[in-house]
Amino acid sequence: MKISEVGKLQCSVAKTLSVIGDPWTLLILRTAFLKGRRFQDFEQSLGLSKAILSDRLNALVNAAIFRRERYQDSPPRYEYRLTLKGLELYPVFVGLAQWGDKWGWGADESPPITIAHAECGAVNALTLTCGGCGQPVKAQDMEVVAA
Amino acid sequence: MKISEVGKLQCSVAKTLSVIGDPWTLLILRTAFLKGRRFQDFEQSLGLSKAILSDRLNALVNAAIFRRERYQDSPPRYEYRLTLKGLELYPVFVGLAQWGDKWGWGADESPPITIAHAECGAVNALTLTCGGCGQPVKAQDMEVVAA
DNA sequence: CGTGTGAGTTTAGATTCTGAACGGTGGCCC
DNA sequence: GGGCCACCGTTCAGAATCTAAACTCACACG
Repeated sequence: MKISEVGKLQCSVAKTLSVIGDPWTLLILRTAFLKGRRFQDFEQSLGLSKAILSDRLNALVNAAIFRRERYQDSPPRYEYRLTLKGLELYPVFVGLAQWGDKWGWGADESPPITIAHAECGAVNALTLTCGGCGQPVKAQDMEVVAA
Repeated sequence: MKISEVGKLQCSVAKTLSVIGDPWTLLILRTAFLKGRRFQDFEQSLGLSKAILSDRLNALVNAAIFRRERYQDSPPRYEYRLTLKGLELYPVFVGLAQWGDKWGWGADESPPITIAHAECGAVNALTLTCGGCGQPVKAQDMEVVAA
């Protein structure tokens, strides 16, 4: 099977990855969550080639994860803004960021960024919890059930 | 910049993706969270080529996300088991799965799998919440702060 | 007119993926 | 013993993709 065909698998994770599974795509979304919006924002913060960036941005617009918003008329220029569908990928990024915070840095380095809850001010405090009982959850606590 | 060099970026998300950002790698981990352990489990559930599978499994062992565990002596055969470091990627998969549950299926289809909290039995109920105030959190509620 | 900005497109060479074939070790069964 | 199968890979050549650099286009500014 080709990587471009994984969307055919009967699996929600595979469906998601068929849309955003490309590494550059994931990094572009990261920049979007850090308020990047313009072609240049993505290009400079990631250092990827313009050809790939252009291709991935178009794909994300087609997938309705970004919408183009005009910010200048001549020449026409657009910003790439996350739609609701895009914003709902946020938990994925929190997951990637937290794992990187913990495992990705050497002893002499540390993450340059922190995320805070606007409402209560808590910093780097997001956890995956069970909506049923309110307890924090780990992989070992969960069971897979056929639907 | 080449995709293989994104680990140099000063960003936790990029650090994570430099280890597990490849789409097949992510899918292999998905299978691992669904209790897949052997070469064949991965090959059959994903349909990827043996060459890629072999390469990615080795990379994941080198990254200490999988450990090899011998289950047979002649010929020697190993299972690939998630380490603690690997298990801690669980929130990423929950994020991918939930987004796919919501956005990845047509009107005539639905996800074949459900996850349940062993302790309380709640089904598909995981949420990202703020450890400070206990409230569920969305992208719009969070602020990025330089460390 | 010359230079600069922002957002791409094109191109050609390097890299990676893919599918199919092959290999190695051993078990099972007649 | 001989034949077949299981499992876990490796090798290879052709196809697809990525990368960096050059180029384009539309306009603004001085």
